[in-house]
Amino acid sequence: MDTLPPSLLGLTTYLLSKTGKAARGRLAARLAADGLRMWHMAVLAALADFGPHAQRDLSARLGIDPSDMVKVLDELSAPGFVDRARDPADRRRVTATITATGRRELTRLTQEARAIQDELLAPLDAAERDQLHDLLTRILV
Amino acid sequence: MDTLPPSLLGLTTYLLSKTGKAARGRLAARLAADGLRMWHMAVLAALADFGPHAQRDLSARLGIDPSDMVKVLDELSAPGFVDRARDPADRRRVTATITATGRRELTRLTQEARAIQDELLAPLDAAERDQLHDLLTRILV
DNA sequence: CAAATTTCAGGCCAACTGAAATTT
DNA sequence: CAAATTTCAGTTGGCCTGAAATTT
Repeated sequence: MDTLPPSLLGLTTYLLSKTGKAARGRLAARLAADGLRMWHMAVLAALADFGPHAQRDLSARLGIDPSDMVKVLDELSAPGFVDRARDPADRRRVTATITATGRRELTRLTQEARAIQDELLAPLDAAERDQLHDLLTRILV
Repeated sequence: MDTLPPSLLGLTTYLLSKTGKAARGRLAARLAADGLRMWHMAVLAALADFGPHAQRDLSARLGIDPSDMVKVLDELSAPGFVDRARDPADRRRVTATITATGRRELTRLTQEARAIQDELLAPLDAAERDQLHDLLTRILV
């Protein structure tokens, strides 16, 4: 974008914000075709990688607000991607678990995400993509 | 974040989205201390870098909706950061111009943005920061 | 008259705050 | 009673649509 202000393009934070928005936007568009959003995919991934969670633990892990987690899980329960059940040991807690259908959906979404990533990172060669991935990983600590 | 799902951390798009959110969040917090938001800074930068604009041109350059530009300029006019005046050549147009006060505010905001950037990019050395900046620039085309 | 520009009213969605309800 | 957990109600900002008022 040669039309954007150089004072902004000189800020790496601005570039991060901008490319992040682009990445999120493209992925969100594909997810929307399934009636899903980013958080749905993140929740499925967390449940697949780490097993069942209390809602609060899920929220903490992913950095989503607990009050928003309610709706996300509602929407993942409807198509049968996750199950919710009261924890018998502590009846305040609700445990979320991914289903077999949910796992299949997640692998599908991941494949689509990789396709989008290839489009977005097209200007970079393989070594540069690895570099970028490494740098970003280290920023996130 | 060792607590984040590996299936997501393996996606560069996810890392971009996540670091972008972090960058935007921190900058937004500092701007909020001045009662400003991202768009205010972007508008000041565009006016400083490229000179006076008709509102419509400003909107097009920055990708903000024209109907939202109205309010942003209202809020920049109130503290005297920009002036608005009817274009005498085409009285449909309103020309926005940055003031001396606006320029001072922009340099202040830019300094704060650099400080935030230094915190965020702390895990990287100077050469790596340049690398990251370059890679992101090329993604944005 | 048609098109361009600013402005306003409003809708939608995601992110956040605050508080209620239940349970420990 | 205090704290934890889920849930709901409401607010805000960003993005969008539609339309009015003025001017070209």
